[in-house]
Formats: sequence, C-alpha cells, structure tokens
Amino acid sequence: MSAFDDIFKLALERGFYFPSCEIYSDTNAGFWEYGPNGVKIKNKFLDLWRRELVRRDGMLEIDGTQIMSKSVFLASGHLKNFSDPVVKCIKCKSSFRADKLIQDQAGIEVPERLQNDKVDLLIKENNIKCPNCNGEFSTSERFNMMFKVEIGPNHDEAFLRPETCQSIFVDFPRIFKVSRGRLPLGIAQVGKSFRNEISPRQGLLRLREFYQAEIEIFCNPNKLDDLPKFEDIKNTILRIYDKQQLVEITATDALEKGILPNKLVAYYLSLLVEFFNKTGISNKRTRLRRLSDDEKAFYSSIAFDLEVDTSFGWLELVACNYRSDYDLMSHSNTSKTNLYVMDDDVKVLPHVFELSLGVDRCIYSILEHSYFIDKEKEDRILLKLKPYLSPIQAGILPLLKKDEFKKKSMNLLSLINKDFDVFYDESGSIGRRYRRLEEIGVPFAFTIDHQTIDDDTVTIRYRDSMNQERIKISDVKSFLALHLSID
RNA sequence: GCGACGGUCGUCCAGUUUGGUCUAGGACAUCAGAUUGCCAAUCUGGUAACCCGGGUUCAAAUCCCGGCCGUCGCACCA
Repeated sequence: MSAFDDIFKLALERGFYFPSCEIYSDTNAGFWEYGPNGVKIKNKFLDLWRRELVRRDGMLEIDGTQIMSKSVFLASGHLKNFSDPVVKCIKCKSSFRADKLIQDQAGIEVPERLQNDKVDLLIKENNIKCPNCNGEFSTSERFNMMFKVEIGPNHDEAFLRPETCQSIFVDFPRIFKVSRGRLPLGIAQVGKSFRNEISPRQGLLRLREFYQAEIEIFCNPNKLDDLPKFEDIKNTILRIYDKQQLVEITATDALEKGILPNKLVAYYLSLLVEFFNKTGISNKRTRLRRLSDDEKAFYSSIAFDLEVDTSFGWLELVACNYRSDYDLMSHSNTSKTNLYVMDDDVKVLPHVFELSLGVDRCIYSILEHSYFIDKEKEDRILLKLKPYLSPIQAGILPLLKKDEFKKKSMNLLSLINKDFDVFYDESGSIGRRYRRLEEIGVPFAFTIDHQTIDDDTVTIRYRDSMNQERIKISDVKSFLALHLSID
C-alpha cells in the first residue's frame, strides 16, 4: 500500500477530506471537502503562514471576490491564452490547434473568436487532415480553463478567478494609497481559485476548486539589492536545484555566486524556506527548483518552484515568479488607470515577485510527511504533526467511566476548551483511546485517574514517545501554551 | 478527452465466471451493555452497503446499454 493510499484511507476514515457531494452519483471529479479535522489543520497551517510571512514581513492581507469581470482576464491574458480551438484526430488521437492547422495547410488566417462550427467548416472545405496519420478530425472544441459565469438577467459574462493574484493587482492602487504603502510592499491573500482541469486526479493534488495563499511583493526594479532586512536571513540555508544539481547554500553565498539574482528574491525565498521548516515537511525532502526558460510562465522572467518529495515524486507546492511589470502594465493599459507610484521621489511602475502557494497540496504533503507506522507497537498509526498544526491539541480521558472521573474531566475540559482544540473521550479502553488520538496527530493526552481525585493532578501522555508524567490541573493551561508555541 | 481495468457497510474484502436460501457474509472500525482499569483486552448485542439510470428475465449485486466516479497509461496542466 502506497503512502498516498494510507493518507487517503486515513482522510476518509477520520474526516480530513473526502469527495464533494458524495451521496450523489453525478458528482464531478476534482472537488473535495475538508471535514472537521481537515479544516482545523488548514486553519492552523494558514495561521502559521500568516505568522511567518505576512506578519513577519509586515505584509497587508486582502480578501477579494472569486467572481471577477471579463476585463480583468482580458488584461491578464487568461482569455486570450485559453480560448484556442482544438481538434483531435479520430484515428491516432493526436490533438492540434485548429487555427494553426488551417493556417499551415490552407494558408487562411483564422480570427481568434471564430465560432467552432465555422472552424469545422473551414477544416472540411479545405480538406484538412491529420498531419501524423492523415486521419479525419473530430469537431473542434475550446479549452478554456476558466469557469464562465453569467451575471444578472442579461447574462453578462464574468469568470471565476483562475488564480487569486489578479485581485491583488487590481486592488493595488487603493491599498497602496490608503495603507500609506512604501516599496517594497507585500500584499497577501488566501482564497479559492478555479480551473477547469481536463482530468483532475489524485485527491487534493489536482483540483478544479482549490485554495491558494498568494503573496505579491511590489518592488522598485532599480532597488532589488537595496534591502536592509536581507541581514535577517543572510545565513538561511537554501536547497537550490538547478541544471540537475542540488546545492545547499546560505542566502548570502547564493547571491555571491550568482545562483540567486538579487537580494529581494533571496530574501523572500528564504522567508518561504524558514516557513516550510516549521510545517513538519522534512527539509531534506524539499528543494527550490530553478525553472528553465521553456518551463516558465509567459509573464515570468525568473522562476523557482518550491518542491517537496512525495510518494508521487517531486510535487510543486509554491511557484515563485518574478513577474516584472507584466501585470501592472497590462492592467494599466486595459483599464486606462495610472498604476505608477512614488518611491523616494521617483515615479515607478512596480515590479512584482510572487509566492503562489497551493494550500491543498501543502496539507497533503504535511500529512504524508507526518505519517508513521510504529512496527514495534502492533503497527500503531501516528501522525507526528507539529503540535501547533495538530487538528486537536489534547485529549481528555477519564481512566474509568465513573462519575467522579467524568466530573473531573469535565472540569478540565471547560477550563481549556475555549483556548485550545480539545477532545473528550470515555469510550473504550484507555489504550484504544490513546491510539485513536495519535492517529489524527493529537500530541498530548490528559488522563484523569485515581490520583486526580486525591490531589488534582493528571497524567500527561506524549504521542511520539508514549512517555507519561504528572502535572497539576492548574498548570495544564500553561503547559499547553508552552508546548504549542512555535519557536 | 482517449484506452485498459475497476466500483458491495465507515475501511478492507468475499459473493459476479454458471442470474435463484444473498432476507448480501466476514474482518477491522463504530455504538450500547457487561467485565476490566495506563497503551488497539474479553464477552454479548446493535447500527451499517450492492455507484446512478434504463433494459433483458418469472427472478439481477451477478447479464446488456448509457452515465458518473476511481486507478494506470497517453494527452492536457497559462
């Protein structure tokens, strides 16, 4: 059984995530729900992201709408780049851009918005055949990854955003102004994005509706090395993969050797790495992969992917793109809005460095890297989640199902359940209850036993070591606060 | 989207070849009770499923058709 199967089974059995609308048979692939435990991990993961990136760097967070107007995507290039007519050979199944074929074989210029039936007619009239096998073509289809929606009684065209960052770009001028922003300025956002993937697969790894946590750093392109806060991360170790080679190198050395282009990129990649070091994803199984020119997105001049090693191989978790002024320039032109800002008395159109994180993939990776089977102890399954990411932080377990034990348990529960995610369980043997807790990653269990009745102390049982020690009930709150702290 | 294979309690599996005691069975999980009392104990009892729609038939989990979903491969993945 693969690690993916183990996690998938655990996710279904313990309510981390599961297919959307699963009681109906017409549910579509690529849509998944987070159950109670999944939501708690996701929220805690995002809290960590905010702590280590947004607050640490003084970024501003916004929450934009998921439906955005057509003009946004005219400017962003999404409409243009994803409305190509595609035909498929019936015989050999190869796919081709229909407009390219018609141009190549018949020399006819095909207008971009030509309707599908007209495209099909052109193919028929000009007797265009598959260049591979000379086979016939199917009727043409348009692949646009964006979901179209209709607004109001006139069915005005709008779209579900295929990436959250467009909100940040279009909101930039107001935020910069009203927040009295200064370059470099990070604007962050967590939210849903939507892509109509052709074949979504593998649970949370490829979704049609998914969470992104994106950061756009707006900067002065002439000051990419003028960054005093670089000192904070100059010794951060980065694992950079380029041209089939992995180097482990400090941020400073990476700059000096020209592996990273400037201090701004080095700084934010370092913050990102320091954040991931706190997620429980094994540092040795991550890398910053430099993308080659033919892999990069059309808007990107420098691109690194933060990747993690999983049972599927290397998986992209964060796309880090230097988007230059591509976005602000095109939004400025399309909307006819001035997006220049003042930086030290000089007017600049800011450049953008982006850290675009796929939340769902991160959650999966954290689960996979936390999953252990303890062969010594009857194959006990445990999720060694960081305590601050665990969906439940402590279990409260009466050793006996007797009234005085239950009463003490309830007292402890009400003492801490507003500040922490805790779970009370009296069902089954004490060993079984410990196992149930560690399977969802609960790091601590407090057991109310005979001695509790005498002296108001409880047993703490640790998930990873299975060790036990005693603590006063009055100290439980501070114990948790201490052991759930991040640094 | 194409091709191959598959879809049965929460999970894993038996049953489908050859339609009929299948009123769908087991294990684990779960719930209740008893017993026990610090690492998945035992006993008793319970809850719980044939992916959806249509067809063939006296009779469909089983055969046929369509759809949906899943795994793998191809293609796609700004």
